Amino acid sequence: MADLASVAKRAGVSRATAARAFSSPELVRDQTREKVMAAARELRFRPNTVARQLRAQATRMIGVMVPSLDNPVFAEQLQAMEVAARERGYSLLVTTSEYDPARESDIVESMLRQRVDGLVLTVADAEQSPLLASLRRESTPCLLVYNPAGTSGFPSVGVDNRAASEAATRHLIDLGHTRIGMVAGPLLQSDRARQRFEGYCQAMQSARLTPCALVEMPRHTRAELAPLEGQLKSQQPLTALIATNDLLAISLIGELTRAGFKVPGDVSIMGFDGIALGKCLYPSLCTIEQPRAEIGREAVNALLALLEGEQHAPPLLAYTLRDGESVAPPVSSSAPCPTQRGSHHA
Amino acid sequence: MADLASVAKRAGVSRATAARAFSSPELVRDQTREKVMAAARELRFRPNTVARQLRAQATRMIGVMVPSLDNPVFAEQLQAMEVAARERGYSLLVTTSEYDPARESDIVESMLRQRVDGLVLTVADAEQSPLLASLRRESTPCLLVYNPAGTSGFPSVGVDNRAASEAATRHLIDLGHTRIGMVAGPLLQSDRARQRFEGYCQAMQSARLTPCALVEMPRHTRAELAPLEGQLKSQQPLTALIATNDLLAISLIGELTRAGFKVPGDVSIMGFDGIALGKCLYPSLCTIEQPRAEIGREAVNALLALLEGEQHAPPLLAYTLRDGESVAPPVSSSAPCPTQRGSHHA
DNA sequence: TTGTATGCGTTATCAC
DNA sequence: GTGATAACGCATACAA
Repeated sequence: MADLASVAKRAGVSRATAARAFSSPELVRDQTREKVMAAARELRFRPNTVARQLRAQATRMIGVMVPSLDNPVFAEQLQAMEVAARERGYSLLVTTSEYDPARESDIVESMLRQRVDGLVLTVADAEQSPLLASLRRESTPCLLVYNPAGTSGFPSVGVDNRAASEAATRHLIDLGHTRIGMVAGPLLQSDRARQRFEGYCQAMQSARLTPCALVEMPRHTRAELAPLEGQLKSQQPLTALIATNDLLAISLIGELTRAGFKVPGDVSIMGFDGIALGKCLYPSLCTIEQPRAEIGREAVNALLALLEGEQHAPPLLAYTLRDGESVAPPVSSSAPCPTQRGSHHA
Repeated sequence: MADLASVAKRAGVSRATAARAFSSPELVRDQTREKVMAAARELRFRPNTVARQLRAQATRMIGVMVPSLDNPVFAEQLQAMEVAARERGYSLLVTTSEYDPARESDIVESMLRQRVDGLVLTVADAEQSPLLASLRRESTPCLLVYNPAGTSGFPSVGVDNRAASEAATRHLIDLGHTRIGMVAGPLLQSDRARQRFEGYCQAMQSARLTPCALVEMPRHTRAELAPLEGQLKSQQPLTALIATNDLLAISLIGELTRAGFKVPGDVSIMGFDGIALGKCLYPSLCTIEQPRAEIGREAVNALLALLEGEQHAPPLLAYTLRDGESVAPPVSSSAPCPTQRGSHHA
C-alpha cells in the first residue's frame, strides 16, 4: 500500500509536508494541500494508523474485558461504549474472560502489550483479584465496570448493588411478602452477587424477617427448579424470589410456570439488571434496572478523563426499580382465593 | 516503558540478541537467554505489539462490524468469535453500525487504516452495499456473516435463510395452519429479512395457500399489536405468525398474551435465530435455530484460511428447527370458542 | 509555509 | 551464536 513518501514524491513536496496535509491541514497552504490530496487519491493512499500509534506513543484504543457477551447486560453496556468511544475517536479492543482468572490475566497482558491507552474491566471479584493487584503497579489507566469500587483502588462505574438489592427486597416486603428467597449463580463467584445478597439480608433484618440461605444455581444464566423444591413445597412456601440477574429471573419464571406455579399468583419473581427484553415479556419482569447504556458511556467518559489527567472519580449511578407483572402482593394465606388471584395489580 | 534496547544493554547483549530471546528463543544460548529474561523482568519489560505490527506489516487483528450488540444473535456470535480468535492469537476490533450505511463506511475505513488483517462484516444489505462494492477493490480479506453470499462477491458464513424460512412455514402448515402471517422489522432493510419472506411465500404457495402481506413493525426488536389488529380480529383471523427474529417473536408473545390472546391456543408464534433465551421462556420459543457460536467460529476459521491464501469457501451451515411451546396445531375453526376474549388490548 | 533529519520499538538480513 | 544495521510509516523539532 502506498505510503506518505510516495504521495509526497508524486505531489512534488517533502514527506513532512505531505504528513502535515493530513494531520495538521491548517499548517499547509491550500494549494499545496490540494496537490497532496490529489496525489493521495491517485495512489489510493490510506494513512497507516499503526505507524502513527508507534510514533505518537498512543493508540487511541481502549481495551475492554467483560465476563461474557452471552449476557445482554454486558452486550448492552458494550454497545453504548462503542458508540461513545467512536464519537471521541477511540476504538475498542474487546475480550471475554468467562470469569476465568487465568484468562483475565492473559487478556490484560496482551492488551498492555498492544499499548491500549486505557482499560475498562469487569472482573469476577475485584477484592480478590491478583490481576488488579498487579495492575496497580502499571501506569495504564484502568476503570472497573459493575464491580464495586471497594478496596481495589480503581475507580468504578456502576450502581450501589447493596442498596439496590435492599430496595428490591423492601419492595417485596412492602407488598406484604414475608417469605422471600434469593437465587444466585454458581459459587457466589462475583462480588456483586455477594453484595446483592447482603442488601437482601439487610432489608429482611430491618423488617424483622428471617433471610433465607442463598439458593445457588448450577449456571448463572439459567435457573432450575430442583434446588428450590424444598422451599416451594414446604408448609410455609416462599412467596417471592429475587434473582441476582435478569436471565436467571426470566428462566425461573419459565420453569415455575411450566411446573404449574402461577407467577406472580403463587410466587413473585424479581430480577436484577434491567435488560431490555424484560419489558417485552409477559409477565413483564419486575427488576432493578441498572442504566446499562449510561454505564457504558460513563465508563468511556471517565476513562478518557483519566487519560487527560483529570481526577474525575465517576459517581455511583442511579438504579431504578422497574415495576413489572412478575410481582404482586402475596395471596393472603388467611383468605385462600378460589379461582382467581390478583388479576392485575400495580 | 522499557524497550528492548534497554533490556539488551542491561543484559550486556545486542538488541538483536535480546529480540531473539523473545521471538526465537531456540536461536539463542540458554545462558544468554536467561540473562536477557532476567534483565527484562527487572526492567518490567513488555514487548510493544504496535512496533511489531509495524515491522511485520501484519497486526493479527480482525475488524468486526455488527449492526448492534443489543440483539443477542450478534452478541452470541461475537462471543464465539472472540474465543476462537484468541485461541489463534488474534484480537478483535469491534464496532457497531446500527444498520447505518454511512457509519458502515466510516467504520471500515478506520479499520483499514488500522491495518486489520481481515474484516468480518454483517451489513444491512449485501446486494445494495456501496461499501462492499468499494471493498472489492481492496486487498484486505473480507468475510460476510449472516448476509447471504449472493452477488456481493464475498464469501459468507451463515445458513440458507430462504430454505430455513420455508421449513419454518412448512412446519406450521404441517400442523394444520392455513392462515399464517409474517412479521418483520422496519423497512425490510435487511437482505436476510427479505429472503426469509421469500421462503415463507414459497412454502405457502407450494401448499396452495395465499401468503399474506408482510407486516412491518416500527422497530426491529420489539413488536406492537397495532399493525396486526386487522389480521387478528377479522372473520378469518390468522392462526400463526412467523417473526423474522426471535426478539420480535418473544415480544409478540408478550403483547399478545397481555392482550388476552392465548399463545399457542389462539395463535402460534414462531421465531427465527435461536437465541439462547428462547429455550428458557414459557412458552418456550419455537424457532429456526442458527448455530450462532458455530457461525462465529467458522467466520474466524474461514477468514484465517483466506489470510493464508487458501480458497476455503465456507459452506452453508445447518439450521435446526427447534420445537417449542409457542406453537401448536390450530384450534379447529369449526369449533368457535365461546368464552372469548379480546376484552382489552388496543 | 516548507524542507531536513531523527526517532518511535521491533525484526530481518547480513556479516562475523 | 551474536552483533551491526536498515527498514516498517509517520510526525515533529528545528532550520530555512
